[in-house]
Amino acid sequence: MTLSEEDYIKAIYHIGKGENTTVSTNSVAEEMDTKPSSVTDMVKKLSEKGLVNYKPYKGVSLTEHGQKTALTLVRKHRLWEVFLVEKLDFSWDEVHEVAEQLEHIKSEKLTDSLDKLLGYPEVDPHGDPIPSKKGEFKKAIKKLLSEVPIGKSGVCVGVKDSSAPFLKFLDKNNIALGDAVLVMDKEEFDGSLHIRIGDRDIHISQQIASNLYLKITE
Amino acid sequence: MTLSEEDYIKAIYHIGKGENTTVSTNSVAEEMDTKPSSVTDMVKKLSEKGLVNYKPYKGVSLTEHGQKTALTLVRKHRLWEVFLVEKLDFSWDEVHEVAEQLEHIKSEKLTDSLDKLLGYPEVDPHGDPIPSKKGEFKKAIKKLLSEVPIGKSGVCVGVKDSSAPFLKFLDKNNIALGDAVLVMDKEEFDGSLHIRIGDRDIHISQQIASNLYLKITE
DNA sequence: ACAAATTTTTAGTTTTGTCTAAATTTAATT
DNA sequence: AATTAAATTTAGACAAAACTAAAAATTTGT
Repeated sequence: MTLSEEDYIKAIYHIGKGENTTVSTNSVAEEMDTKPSSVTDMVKKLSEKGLVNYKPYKGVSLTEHGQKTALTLVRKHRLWEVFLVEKLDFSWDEVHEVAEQLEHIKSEKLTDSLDKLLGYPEVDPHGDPIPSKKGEFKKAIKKLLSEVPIGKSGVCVGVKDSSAPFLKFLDKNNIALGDAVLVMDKEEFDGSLHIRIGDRDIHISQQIASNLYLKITE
Repeated sequence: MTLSEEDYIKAIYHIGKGENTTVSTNSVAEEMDTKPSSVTDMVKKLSEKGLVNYKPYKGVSLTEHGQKTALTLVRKHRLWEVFLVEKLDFSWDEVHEVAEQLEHIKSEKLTDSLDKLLGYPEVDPHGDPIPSKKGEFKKAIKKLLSEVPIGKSGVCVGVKDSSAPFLKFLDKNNIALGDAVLVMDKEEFDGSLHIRIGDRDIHISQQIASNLYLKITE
């Protein structure tokens, strides 16, 4: 597999979780499924291009330019995800792979027109915020369902575990992004929950609840 | 520049003008702005993969598999062009470069959903036909406007006379490449035409009509 | 049909991204 | 502080795609 500069930038951004932190070459290698020595080589090149700051043995961070590049990629990725779900009837667990390809298309006009077509969405189908053209972010206040106190409610906006089995479980149990959730009760000894979702009451294990993100509404 | 297998397939297809002809390595090199020796190398590889037929010194042609690949690329390219014009307000002459990138996105579901979203269009914004999912399509027919029968429509794709006065005339009368034209009526004695272009009806002299090329769409 | 011109391929080199294995630097432990 | 362990880089090699220049096959012109 041959990886692009953009793939490296993205990995560095994601490991730093959007903060402008310094990350290790090892962690980048692991994230990208490649070898640390390959990362070192590429990082040198990116450094020469002014996209990252790099001091041998001291890790990598994105320059301002690099951050802009990363945010543009995130913006494009999430806009395409919205497009696929809203306009092409993809389900929210099918979009990632395709968006991964589409995010590399180079055309500012395309991105901006897409944004307009979609009505300037603020979040993607997974509940993650979409950076504006200028790269501004509204940070969503997200909590794991397992950490939401009894009586509080919110909107299901994302998952921590995005593996196919977990996504399938949610689908089977009719739990989807955008669903309103009310935490009704909690079993102290096993952490399982009683929740109201849509018009039905269901029981959720601690394991499930700790992989579902809610945006608290009340 | 590093070219993909798909780029080679596409070039071979285009040089053969859609017919399954044998083309020279030299012509492929010229089309792709690369060197004949590079073409030889790649063509060998494509041959091993069963995408082209290749005999040294005898030229290349697409296998059935290669043709399918080429048609899928054409289909995707033209569907994306329609999308860009219809949904994102791109103009006629801005779409090619972006579609050139989008055509490489791999997802059958994406292509088919896009087709559906666009209402299963039969031609792209340049009046070129869009292959069906099975790879079937009618060949584009280019005719002088003066030779288009009453009732037929097409897309304005070129001029025979490219003199300044003629181009000025077109501009003044708001006739541009990419415009859809419907031939409504024809005066027998002077060959002048009544046409519908965009949302207006206009009268065109025989002289003008015999210098404008249309690609027949229906 | 034969020599000249053209086309196409082959051989050898370059570039780019990757890998393995060895060397080096940094971090951890006692 | 010295030794060991872990992380990171360097050095050397490989694979893929491309290029240059030389060799070989084909085509053309007489």
